[in-house]
Amino acid sequence: MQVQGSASALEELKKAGHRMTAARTAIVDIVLSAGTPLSAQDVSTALVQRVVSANVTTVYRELDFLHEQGICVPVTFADGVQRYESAALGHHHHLVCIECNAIQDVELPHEELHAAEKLIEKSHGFTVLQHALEFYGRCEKCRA
Amino acid sequence: MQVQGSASALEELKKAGHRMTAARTAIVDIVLSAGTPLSAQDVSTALVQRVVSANVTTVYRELDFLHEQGICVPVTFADGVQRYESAALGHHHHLVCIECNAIQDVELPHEELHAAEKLIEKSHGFTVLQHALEFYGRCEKCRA
DNA sequence: CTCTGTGCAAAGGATTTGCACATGG
DNA sequence: CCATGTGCAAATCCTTTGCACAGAG
Repeated sequence: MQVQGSASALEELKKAGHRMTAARTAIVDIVLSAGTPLSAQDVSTALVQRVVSANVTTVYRELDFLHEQGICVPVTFADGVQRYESAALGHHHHLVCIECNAIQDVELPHEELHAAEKLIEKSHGFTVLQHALEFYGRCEKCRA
Repeated sequence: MQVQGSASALEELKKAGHRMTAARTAIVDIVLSAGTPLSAQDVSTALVQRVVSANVTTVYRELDFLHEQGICVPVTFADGVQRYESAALGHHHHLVCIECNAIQDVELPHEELHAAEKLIEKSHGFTVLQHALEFYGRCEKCRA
């Protein structure tokens, strides 16, 4: 899988006829280069640091828009807050530290989960479209 | 694993010196006999149907209390809303229908996930304490 | 009678919406 | 110029908190 940078994502948007505003450019870059899922608040904070002014409402709207455009993907952890991460990362899972709240990505072998999905389709008559798998625990720094 | 009914859960609470109020009795019974995770709103609605009056605040407090007491367990899905289910069900996973929002339980063989956790501990130096695995898709009724 | 549990109102945080204005192309 | 984006204020939804009162044991 090729990791898509903010530049090419912006290209796509432009090609699709969407405007290249300061807020959009900055938000795309912030989310795609974050390395961890970001909440609307996180993005707002990052915008301030970059001295880009954008209302929180705009951030929510933009994140939703970027999701529609397939550029980023929403994730929800136990705290119930919506976060977004680059869609270019491809499907993966998360390690959530219950001490410092840091989030790491993990790639697990697909086979087993795929097997589980097959099983579910058969035994429950349930068509699986997606799954979410998060591990909660203590990260390297936080385990004493 | 033995499924604990509301009667024995109430016994435990009583033995631990907690009061047996109408709200508590009803909420414990509602959650433990639900068969699906319930939100505070769900529980409130169920209370109304049983003609038990209890404020939503009380429901939130009671669910939190029951969690502390190890009687029920919180779960969070993509919508970010907190739901609770009987702790007596033991660890399992969920199928969430994106059409009708129905939730089913699934038990998957533990081995693979356990193997994954081992892997994570080694490769990421992350101590796994818990995990959450949800499958999103269409349930038997909702797939055309 | 006393302490735990409850109700009510208000506050808090995340997210959405309506509407008028700004501005990219 | 004009449709897409944006800001601001208000509304909504879920959840928590403070405080005074009620009722279980």
